[in-house]
Amino acid sequence: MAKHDPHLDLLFHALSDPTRRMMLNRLAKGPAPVTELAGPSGFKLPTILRHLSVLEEAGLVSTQKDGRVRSCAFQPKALQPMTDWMDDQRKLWEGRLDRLDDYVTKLMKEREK
Amino acid sequence: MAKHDPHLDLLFHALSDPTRRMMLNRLAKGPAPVTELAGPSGFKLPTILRHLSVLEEAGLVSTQKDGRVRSCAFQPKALQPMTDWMDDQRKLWEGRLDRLDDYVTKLMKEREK
DNA sequence: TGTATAGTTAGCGACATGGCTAAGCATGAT
DNA sequence: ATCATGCTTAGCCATGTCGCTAACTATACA
Repeated sequence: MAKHDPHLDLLFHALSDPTRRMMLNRLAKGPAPVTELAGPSGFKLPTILRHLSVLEEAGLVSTQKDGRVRSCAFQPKALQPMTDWMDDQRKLWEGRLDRLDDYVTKLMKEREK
Repeated sequence: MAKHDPHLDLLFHALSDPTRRMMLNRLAKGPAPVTELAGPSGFKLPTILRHLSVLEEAGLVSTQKDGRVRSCAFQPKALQPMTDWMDDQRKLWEGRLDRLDDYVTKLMKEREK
Protein backbone atom coordinates (compact mmCIF):
# COMPACT_ATOMS: atom_id res chain seq x y z
CA MET A 1 0.00 0.00 0.00
CA ALA A 2 2.53 2.60 -1.11
CA LYS A 3 1.53 6.14 -0.18
CA HIS A 4 2.41 7.57 -3.55
CA ASP A 5 4.20 5.31 -5.93
CA PRO A 6 5.93 7.21 -8.77
CA HIS A 7 5.95 4.05 -10.83
CA LEU A 8 2.16 4.02 -10.91
CA ASP A 9 2.30 7.55 -12.31
CA LEU A 10 4.47 6.35 -15.19
CA LEU A 11 2.36 3.28 -15.74
CA PHE A 12 -1.00 5.00 -15.89
CA HIS A 13 0.39 7.87 -17.89
CA ALA A 14 1.89 5.48 -20.41
CA LEU A 15 -1.48 3.78 -20.85
CA SER A 16 -3.43 7.02 -21.17
CA ASP A 17 -2.49 7.53 -24.81
CA PRO A 18 -4.35 5.66 -27.60
CA THR A 19 -1.27 5.46 -29.80
CA ARG A 20 0.74 3.86 -27.03
CA ARG A 21 -2.08 1.42 -26.29
CA MET A 22 -2.20 0.54 -29.97
CA MET A 23 1.54 -0.14 -29.90
CA LEU A 24 1.10 -2.38 -26.87
CA ASN A 25 -1.72 -4.16 -28.63
CA ARG A 26 0.60 -4.96 -31.48
CA LEU A 27 3.40 -6.03 -29.16
CA ALA A 28 1.14 -8.27 -27.10
CA LYS A 29 0.89 -10.44 -30.21
CA GLY A 30 4.67 -10.70 -30.36
CA PRO A 31 7.87 -8.65 -30.70
CA ALA A 32 8.24 -6.14 -33.51
CA PRO A 33 10.81 -3.67 -34.85
CA VAL A 34 10.15 0.05 -34.52
CA THR A 35 9.11 0.53 -38.15
CA GLU A 36 6.47 -2.16 -37.99
CA LEU A 37 5.23 -0.59 -34.80
CA ALA A 38 4.89 2.76 -36.52
CA GLY A 39 3.38 1.32 -39.68
CA PRO A 40 -0.38 1.37 -39.08
CA SER A 41 -0.31 4.41 -36.82
CA GLY A 42 0.13 7.06 -39.47
CA PHE A 43 2.63 8.87 -37.27
CA LYS A 44 6.21 9.71 -38.12
CA LEU A 45 9.08 7.71 -36.69
CA PRO A 46 10.34 10.30 -34.17
CA THR A 47 6.85 10.50 -32.71
CA ILE A 48 6.64 6.74 -32.37
CA LEU A 49 10.10 6.63 -30.86
CA ARG A 50 9.04 9.10 -28.21
CA HIS A 51 5.99 6.98 -27.35
CA LEU A 52 8.23 3.96 -27.25
CA SER A 53 10.52 5.59 -24.71
CA VAL A 54 7.50 6.39 -22.53
CA LEU A 55 6.49 2.73 -22.67
CA GLU A 56 10.03 1.70 -21.83
CA GLU A 57 10.25 4.04 -18.85
CA ALA A 58 7.04 2.52 -17.54
CA GLY A 59 8.64 -0.90 -17.95
CA LEU A 60 5.88 -2.00 -20.31
CA VAL A 61 8.22 -2.62 -23.21
CA SER A 62 11.80 -3.75 -23.40
CA THR A 63 13.89 -3.17 -26.50
CA GLN A 64 17.06 -4.59 -27.88
CA LYS A 65 19.09 -3.62 -30.88
CA ASP A 66 20.21 -6.25 -33.35
CA GLY A 67 22.19 -4.82 -36.23
CA ARG A 68 20.29 -1.74 -37.34
CA VAL A 69 16.94 -3.08 -36.17
CA ARG A 70 15.55 -2.41 -32.69
CA SER A 71 13.27 -5.18 -31.57
CA CYS A 72 10.54 -4.28 -29.06
CA ALA A 73 8.85 -6.71 -26.68
CA PHE A 74 5.86 -6.40 -24.39
CA GLN A 75 6.53 -6.94 -20.65
CA PRO A 76 3.21 -8.08 -19.18
CA LYS A 77 4.58 -8.17 -15.64
CA ALA A 78 4.77 -4.39 -15.70
CA LEU A 79 0.98 -4.32 -15.39
CA GLN A 80 1.11 -5.93 -11.96
CA PRO A 81 1.33 -2.72 -9.88
CA MET A 82 -1.86 -1.60 -11.59
CA THR A 83 -3.81 -4.70 -10.61
CA ASP A 84 -2.33 -4.41 -7.12
CA TRP A 85 -3.61 -0.86 -6.87
CA MET A 86 -7.04 -1.95 -8.05
CA ASP A 87 -7.10 -4.71 -5.45
CA ASP A 88 -6.26 -2.16 -2.76
CA GLN A 89 -9.12 0.05 -3.91
CA ARG A 90 -11.49 -2.87 -3.98
CA LYS A 91 -10.54 -3.86 -0.44
CA LEU A 92 -11.14 -0.35 0.80
CA TRP A 93 -14.47 -0.30 -0.96
CA GLU A 94 -15.53 -3.65 0.43
CA GLY A 95 -14.39 -2.54 3.86
CA ARG A 96 -16.73 0.37 3.48
CA LEU A 97 -19.62 -1.94 2.71
CA ASP A 98 -18.74 -4.07 5.72
CA ARG A 99 -18.78 -1.04 7.98
CA LEU A 100 -22.13 -0.05 6.52
CA ASP A 101 -23.34 -3.55 7.26
CA ASP A 102 -22.11 -3.28 10.87
CA TYR A 103 -23.90 0.01 11.16
CA VAL A 104 -27.19 -1.41 9.94
CA THR A 105 -26.80 -4.41 12.26
CA LYS A 106 -26.20 -2.07 15.16
CA LEU A 107 -29.28 -0.08 14.26
CA MET A 108 -31.35 -3.27 14.22
CA LYS A 109 -30.11 -4.21 17.67
CA GLU A 110 -30.95 -0.76 18.99
CA ARG A 111 -34.49 -1.32 17.76
CA GLU A 112 -34.83 -4.60 19.53
CA LYS A 113 -34.53 -2.90 22.90
CA MET B 1 -12.19 -4.57 -28.38
CA ALA B 2 -12.61 -0.89 -29.18
CA LYS B 3 -9.96 0.42 -31.57
CA HIS B 4 -9.32 3.55 -29.58
CA ASP B 5 -11.67 4.26 -26.75
CA PRO B 6 -11.51 7.93 -25.64
CA HIS B 7 -12.94 6.91 -22.30
CA LEU B 8 -9.87 4.81 -21.57
CA ASP B 9 -7.78 7.91 -22.20
CA LEU B 10 -9.70 9.80 -19.54
CA LEU B 11 -9.62 6.88 -17.13
CA PHE B 12 -5.90 6.20 -17.32
CA HIS B 13 -5.10 9.87 -17.34
CA ALA B 14 -7.20 10.47 -14.24
CA LEU B 15 -5.33 7.69 -12.43
CA SER B 16 -1.89 8.89 -13.47
CA ASP B 17 -1.75 11.60 -10.81
CA PRO B 18 -0.81 10.73 -7.20
CA THR B 19 -3.04 13.44 -5.75
CA ARG B 20 -6.04 12.10 -7.62
CA ARG B 21 -5.24 8.55 -6.53
CA MET B 22 -5.02 9.77 -2.95
CA MET B 23 -8.44 11.37 -3.32
CA LEU B 24 -9.85 8.12 -4.67
CA ASN B 25 -8.26 6.26 -1.79
CA ARG B 26 -10.09 8.47 0.62
CA LEU B 27 -13.36 8.17 -1.28
CA ALA B 28 -13.14 4.39 -1.50
CA LYS B 29 -13.64 4.39 2.27
CA GLY B 30 -16.81 6.41 1.89
CA PRO B 31 -18.21 9.71 0.58
CA ALA B 32 -16.63 12.99 1.64
CA PRO B 33 -17.11 16.73 1.08
CA VAL B 34 -14.55 18.64 -0.98
CA THR B 35 -12.85 20.22 2.03
CA GLU B 36 -12.21 16.90 3.71
CA LEU B 37 -10.85 15.61 0.43
CA ALA B 38 -8.45 18.52 0.27
CA GLY B 39 -7.48 18.33 3.93
CA PRO B 40 -4.51 15.95 4.04
CA SER B 41 -3.24 16.83 0.59
CA GLY B 42 -1.64 20.16 1.44
CA PHE B 43 -3.04 21.63 -1.79
CA LYS B 44 -5.34 24.60 -2.10
CA LEU B 45 -9.00 24.17 -2.80
CA PRO B 46 -9.01 25.31 -6.45
CA THR B 47 -6.31 22.77 -7.20
CA ILE B 48 -8.28 19.99 -5.57
CA LEU B 49 -11.41 21.08 -7.38
CA ARG B 50 -9.61 20.79 -10.69
CA HIS B 51 -8.48 17.26 -9.83
CA LEU B 52 -12.01 16.48 -8.77
CA SER B 53 -13.40 17.52 -12.13
CA VAL B 54 -10.87 15.28 -13.87
CA LEU B 55 -12.06 12.37 -11.74
CA GLU B 56 -15.67 13.25 -12.53
CA GLU B 57 -15.04 13.39 -16.27
CA ALA B 58 -13.51 9.94 -16.05
CA GLY B 59 -16.66 8.80 -14.25
CA LEU B 60 -14.64 7.72 -11.23
CA VAL B 61 -16.38 10.09 -8.87
CA SER B 62 -19.91 11.44 -8.73
CA THR B 63 -20.74 14.56 -6.78
CA GLN B 64 -23.87 16.07 -5.45
CA LYS B 65 -24.50 19.36 -3.74
CA ASP B 66 -26.45 19.48 -0.51
CA GLY B 67 -26.76 22.99 0.85
CA ARG B 68 -23.35 24.54 0.53
CA VAL B 69 -21.54 21.22 0.82
CA ARG B 70 -20.63 19.11 -2.19
CA SER B 71 -20.50 15.45 -1.36
CA CYS B 72 -18.21 13.25 -3.47
CA ALA B 73 -18.61 9.52 -3.96
CA PHE B 74 -16.39 6.88 -5.55
CA GLN B 75 -17.88 5.01 -8.54
CA PRO B 76 -16.09 1.66 -8.64
CA LYS B 77 -17.87 0.59 -11.82
CA ALA B 78 -15.87 3.20 -13.70
CA LEU B 79 -12.81 0.97 -13.35
CA GLN B 80 -14.42 -1.75 -15.45
CA PRO B 81 -13.15 -0.57 -18.87
CA MET B 82 -9.65 -0.77 -17.45
CA THR B 83 -9.98 -4.39 -16.37
CA ASP B 84 -11.61 -5.14 -19.72
CA TRP B 85 -8.63 -3.65 -21.50
CA MET B 86 -6.26 -5.71 -19.38
CA ASP B 87 -8.19 -8.85 -20.17
CA ASP B 88 -7.91 -8.07 -23.87
CA GLN B 89 -4.17 -7.65 -23.54
CA ARG B 90 -3.86 -10.86 -21.58
CA LYS B 91 -5.80 -12.75 -24.24
CA LEU B 92 -3.54 -11.43 -26.97
CA TRP B 93 -0.51 -12.35 -24.91
CA GLU B 94 -1.76 -15.85 -24.22
CA GLY B 95 -2.65 -16.23 -27.87
CA ARG B 96 0.95 -15.42 -28.61
CA LEU B 97 2.14 -18.13 -26.24
CA ASP B 98 -0.25 -20.61 -27.83
CA ARG B 99 1.13 -19.84 -31.26
CA LEU B 100 4.63 -20.23 -29.90
CA ASP B 101 3.54 -23.57 -28.49
CA ASP B 102 2.15 -24.64 -31.85
CA TYR B 103 5.40 -23.63 -33.46
CA VAL B 104 7.47 -25.69 -31.05
CA THR B 105 5.14 -28.66 -31.49
CA LYS B 106 5.50 -28.35 -35.23
CA LEU B 107 9.30 -28.27 -34.90
CA MET B 108 9.21 -31.42 -32.80
CA LYS B 109 7.12 -33.20 -35.40
CA GLU B 110 9.53 -32.13 -38.12
CA ARG B 111 12.31 -33.72 -36.09
CA GLU B 112 10.50 -36.99 -35.80
CA LYS B 113 10.66 -37.52 -39.52
C1' DT C 1 32.31 2.20 -52.72
C1' DG C 2 28.02 3.89 -53.07
C1' DT C 3 23.10 3.66 -51.90
C1' DA C 4 19.09 2.28 -49.57
C1' DT C 5 17.27 1.15 -44.99
C1' DA C 6 16.41 1.67 -39.89
C1' DG C 7 16.79 4.31 -36.41
C1' DT C 8 18.26 8.53 -33.76
C1' DT C 9 18.80 13.38 -32.17
C1' DA C 10 17.81 18.30 -31.96
C1' DG C 11 14.68 21.53 -31.75
C1' DC C 12 10.24 23.96 -32.92
C1' DG C 13 5.12 25.18 -32.05
C1' DA C 14 0.62 24.42 -30.21
C1' DC C 15 -1.65 23.09 -26.53
C1' DA C 16 -2.57 20.66 -21.92
C1' DT C 17 -1.55 20.18 -17.03
C1' DG C 18 -0.79 21.36 -12.32
C1' DG C 19 0.09 24.60 -9.11
C1' DC C 20 -1.17 29.28 -7.31
C1' DT C 21 -3.79 33.98 -5.79
C1' DA C 22 -7.62 36.90 -5.71
C1' DA C 23 -12.13 37.68 -5.90
C1' DG C 24 -16.98 36.07 -5.96
C1' DC C 25 -21.26 33.52 -4.60
C1' DA C 26 -24.41 30.80 -1.78
C1' DT C 27 -25.79 28.93 2.55
C1' DG C 28 -25.79 28.31 7.64
C1' DA C 29 -25.21 30.32 12.18
C1' DT C 30 -25.75 34.35 15.32
C1' DA D 1 -28.37 41.80 8.95
C1' DT D 2 -23.91 40.19 9.50
C1' DC D 3 -20.41 37.07 9.43
C1' DA D 4 -18.19 32.63 8.79
C1' DT D 5 -18.00 28.61 5.95
C1' DG D 6 -17.66 25.96 1.73
C1' DC D 7 -17.22 26.09 -2.59
C1' DT D 8 -16.54 28.35 -7.28
C1' DT D 9 -14.55 31.10 -11.06
C1' DA D 10 -11.10 33.72 -13.51
C1' DG D 11 -6.75 34.11 -14.71
C1' DC D 12 -1.57 33.78 -14.20
C1' DC D 13 2.85 31.09 -14.59
C1' DA D 14 5.98 27.21 -15.21
C1' DT D 15 6.38 22.97 -17.06
C1' DG D 16 5.08 18.84 -19.72
C1' DT D 17 3.17 16.55 -23.82
C1' DC D 18 2.50 15.50 -28.59
C1' DG D 19 3.02 16.24 -33.10
C1' DC D 20 6.30 17.74 -36.71
C1' DT D 21 10.75 18.61 -39.91
C1' DA D 22 15.50 18.43 -40.77
C1' DA D 23 19.70 16.60 -40.26
C1' DC D 24 22.44 12.82 -38.55
C1' DT D 25 24.43 7.92 -37.62
C1' DA D 26 24.88 3.21 -38.42
C1' DT D 27 24.18 -1.04 -40.77
C1' DA D 28 23.07 -3.90 -44.84
C1' DC D 29 23.24 -4.72 -49.68
C1' DA D 30 25.02 -4.36 -54.56
